[in-house]
Amino acid sequence: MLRFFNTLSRQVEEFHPLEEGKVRMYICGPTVWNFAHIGNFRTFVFGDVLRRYLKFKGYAVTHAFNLTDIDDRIINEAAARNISIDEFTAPYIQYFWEDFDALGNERPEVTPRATHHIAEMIDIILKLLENGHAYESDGSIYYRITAFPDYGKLSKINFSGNRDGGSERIDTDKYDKEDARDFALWKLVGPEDEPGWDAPFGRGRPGWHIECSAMAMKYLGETFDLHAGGMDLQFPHHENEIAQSEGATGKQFAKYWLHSEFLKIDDVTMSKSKGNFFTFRDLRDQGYSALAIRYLLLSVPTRKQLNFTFEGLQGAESTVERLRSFRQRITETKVYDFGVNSVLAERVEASIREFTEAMDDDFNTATALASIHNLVRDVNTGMQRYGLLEQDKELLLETIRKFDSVLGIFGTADESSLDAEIEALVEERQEARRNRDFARSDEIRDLLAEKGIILEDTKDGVRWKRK
RNA sequence: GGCGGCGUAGCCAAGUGGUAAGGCAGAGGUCUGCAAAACCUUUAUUCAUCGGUUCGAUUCCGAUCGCCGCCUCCA
Repeated sequence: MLRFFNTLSRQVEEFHPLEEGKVRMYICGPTVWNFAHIGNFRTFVFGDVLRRYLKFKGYAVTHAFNLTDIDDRIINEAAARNISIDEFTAPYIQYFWEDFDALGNERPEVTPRATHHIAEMIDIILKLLENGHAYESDGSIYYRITAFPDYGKLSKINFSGNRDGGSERIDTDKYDKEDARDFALWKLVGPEDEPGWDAPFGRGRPGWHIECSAMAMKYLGETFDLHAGGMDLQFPHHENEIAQSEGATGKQFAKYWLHSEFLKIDDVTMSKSKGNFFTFRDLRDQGYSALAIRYLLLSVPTRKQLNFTFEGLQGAESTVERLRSFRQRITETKVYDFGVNSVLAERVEASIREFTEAMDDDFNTATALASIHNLVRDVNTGMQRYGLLEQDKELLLETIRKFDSVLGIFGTADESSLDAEIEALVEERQEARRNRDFARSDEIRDLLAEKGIILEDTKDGVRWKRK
């Protein structure tokens, strides 16, 4: 039974999708400007595992993941270069998907763009104007928070305790708003301002939050199951999404909310404004592998802050390599007999059970990973002592595939085809070893090492892997 | 000031009212021509500190110290 902490109710709840067997989920993706830092990718990698795990549990998943391309920085830069928003964002979107793919994420089913959904945003704003949840002021449209008593239910912010005092009369000259908490749905722009979009209530640009309401409801329905994202979006972005959507439809927006915690570096939150961030590309340039980065991001449950260290990343590199070696060893180990080892079968079953229980328990990836490590150790021990039977091998490879269909940390299997030149060297080395010419043998091993081939002598013969 | 979170071995950390998962690093060993890989053993009498509740607390309660985040600006 899948249970997780629902940010909305602030308690652990059993997961029951609105429609039997189907899950509709939404995640707020990045602003496609510059590169997302690795902390953002923690949210996206978690979203991918969330989606994969729901599929693992047998649900049909529709996952919408938006790319935000309405942002003052984007608009200003595009205008400065005299190109369209699409032209400006195209390379950034491409970079983003490259990184997203490289980290082993599966593409979401729907990946809408904000600028392509202006009409849907306008529709929502019209509804809100009609039913009194929004008002016009100086040509711009604002959300009327006093008309939505549930405001604050997600972030549980007590506005009366705020520093500036929520009950104080607001300086209307400064805000042009009925209430300081009210936020813009549509910002008036002049005819000379590009870009701007025409709407029944005037030419302007959408506010900061309306896009996600529009796209989520368009692709997932007015009420859907899961909305996830980073903690930094909980307030005000997600709170405002709820206000807009539920204000417009009168129906619940998302049933469950999940928020990923921050990535810290040296015990300080990693963020662009602090300048203490790494992008995925920074880490790749330093020689770290995508698999290790993914492993590191998953090594701590998403509900907890993760303290990023290079020592930890280096450790993840070793760990991932050990897992990959495990799979390769099973693949290449010679099988001596048919049949199945019942002890092993039970051990595997227990491991899958532990894995599932861990993931069911608020997506505890740390414990899920531990169940894999424990299995690896036990199988290594058993294999060394007793070897493998034909069906054991199939069972183990199938089990790895199962785990990896959720986590994606094993990577693709190495192609076991050596090119002819390398193969000849390996054979020559074997010949030298048979003749106890170890000088020549080591010389060849060094030669291959230079080519990035690492040899391991086993009782089944030579095993090799690429560095 | 309001709200929320965290403090567990050298590092990253899971976890529970009944005596501390897992990974990395370290040490010793098995195996090997030597390596590598793998495996085995080992590394916290203790979970920030001080009290309280309890037969028993790291786990619950209170206080203290330290750290992080959000609070109608900045998605």
